[in-house]
Amino acid sequence: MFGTGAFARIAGVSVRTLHHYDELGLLTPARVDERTGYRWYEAKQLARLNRIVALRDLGFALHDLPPLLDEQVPLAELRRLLADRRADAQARMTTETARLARVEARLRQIEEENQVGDYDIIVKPLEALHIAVRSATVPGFDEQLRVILPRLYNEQHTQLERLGVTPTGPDLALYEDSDDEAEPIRVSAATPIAADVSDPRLEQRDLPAVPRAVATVHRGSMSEVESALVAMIRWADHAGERIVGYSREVYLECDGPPDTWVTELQYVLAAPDTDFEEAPPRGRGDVR
Amino acid sequence: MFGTGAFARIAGVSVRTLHHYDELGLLTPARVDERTGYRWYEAKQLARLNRIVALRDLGFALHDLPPLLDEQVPLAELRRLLADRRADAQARMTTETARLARVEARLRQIEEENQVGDYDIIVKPLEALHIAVRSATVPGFDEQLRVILPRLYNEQHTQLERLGVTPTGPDLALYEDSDDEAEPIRVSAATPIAADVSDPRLEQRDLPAVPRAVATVHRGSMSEVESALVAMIRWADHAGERIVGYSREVYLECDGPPDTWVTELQYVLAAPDTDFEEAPPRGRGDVR
DNA sequence: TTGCTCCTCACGTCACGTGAGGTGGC
DNA sequence: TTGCTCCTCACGTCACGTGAGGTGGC
Repeated sequence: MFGTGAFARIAGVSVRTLHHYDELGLLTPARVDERTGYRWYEAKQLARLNRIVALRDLGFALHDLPPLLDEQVPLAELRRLLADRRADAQARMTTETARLARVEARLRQIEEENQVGDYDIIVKPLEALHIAVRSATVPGFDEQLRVILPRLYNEQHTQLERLGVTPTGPDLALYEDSDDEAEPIRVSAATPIAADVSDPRLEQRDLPAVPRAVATVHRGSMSEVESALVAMIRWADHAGERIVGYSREVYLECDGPPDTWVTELQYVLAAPDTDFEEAPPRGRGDVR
Repeated sequence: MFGTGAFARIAGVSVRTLHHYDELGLLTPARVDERTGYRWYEAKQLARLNRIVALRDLGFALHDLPPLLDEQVPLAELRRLLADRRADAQARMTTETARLARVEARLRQIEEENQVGDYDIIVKPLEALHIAVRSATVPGFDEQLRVILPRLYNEQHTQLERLGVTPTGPDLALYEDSDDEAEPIRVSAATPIAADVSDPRLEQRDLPAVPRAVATVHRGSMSEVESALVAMIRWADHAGERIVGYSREVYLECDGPPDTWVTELQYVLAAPDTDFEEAPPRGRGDVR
């Protein structure tokens, strides 16, 4: 028989852990002194304690252990349970890998530029949107664009008002450009609206939800947006992320003078690297 | 100005998260309606919220954020803080990598043998021990060993009693064998004693602490210990662990008939693989 | 009597999720 | 008046760590 301290030391767990497992009914001492409450463990109980510790270290929650300890769980079910643990571990690996890449991206950026970037770049999902659009084609990201875009929004808002349609969120611009610099850029002035407006005079589109996008907030005139875009592209490069979709600008604040404007810039990202995943991906609930 | 719901949706966080950051003073709404308590956020506050989210996603605790948000933290200190985040992320990667390997080892074992192993194998640290020893050399792990060992323990206990030295823990056996099967095995009967016994008639040794060892509990006669040892070696192979040290047997219970005996078997393990660690390892406090 | 081991509460951890119960403006 | 959005508590999470305050056997 071992006292609590001796048994804990042998097993490599804390006394508090033994108390906890006793409370949960996972490991009841072989004998408890009625008068003093002292717990006494038999040597063979170390086998059960080791089993608890082993399963815990595989990622099982303590409240899932009783059947695994007490019943003869069929092999097929055990296989399923282990596969779940594996999926969880892989999901955590994905999270940590991404986090590590982002930390190292920041460190590298400090080393290369010897300063802290002006932009905080985050990864987030984008909601699906139903939008009214007006598009145009421009040769490049230049002054011409900054003339055309306001005109498109003016026309858009006038028409929406005429049709009695209320926007459901801030305006945004969509840019679809190819990698070929000679190709022109297609720009769309978009206004989110409720999904049930069926009017042939209004060009509409469904933007699908995007599970992962890079985003940053730009403050000030759109003519100075370049540095924010460069920061995002460089960040993606450093963090091992790949930009795959067109970009968006969301006009969060554009009522006052241009230096008070607030815009969110977004690029769609490719799915993260998960090269250690041997099993097919499983449902993970939500993206956060 | 955005209401709580709209601001949360734009930022990709929950309303509860905004409340929480307000409580912590991390992000105070630009305006709070005195009468209703309604929170109103300005577009430019999204920049601060994004910064909070970005830092949180790097692994910072929320209570560490205020200086990073409000003060101009010197570049050198920021570098240190980021290096700490990196070390944490790497430590979690190490943990998860090991966990994943263990889960996959179990799954592979089920697939290969189509049954659940009899032994629960765990990884744990071993404490440093000061021991009294009596050694012998035997040609192999055979019957001869099981005759010699009890004799060594008998002599040991008799002498300890004569010297008035009390054991501080259960007896253990140490096996030092080379990879060459032709070489004989050195076996030592050891009894843990307090460190301050200085008597030339008693051969003593200090066993250093071992950060990581595999261990399993064997129940029954030592003549059937083979299968437990095989299970441990196979497990190490599957889990990507490498056995580097000699083995130990700890006699937790050996008073009654042999089939009631309880022994813990231990092998010393090599340090874990951490191939993603670019930086030198940092102090991690404890091993658990 | 002094150490040593053990005991039982009971709060704290971390960043929110999740109701419960209620109010203000269209 | 009915929806919708928003509010404030306040408990729950997970596996223990960490005192506080006290007792039993050598």
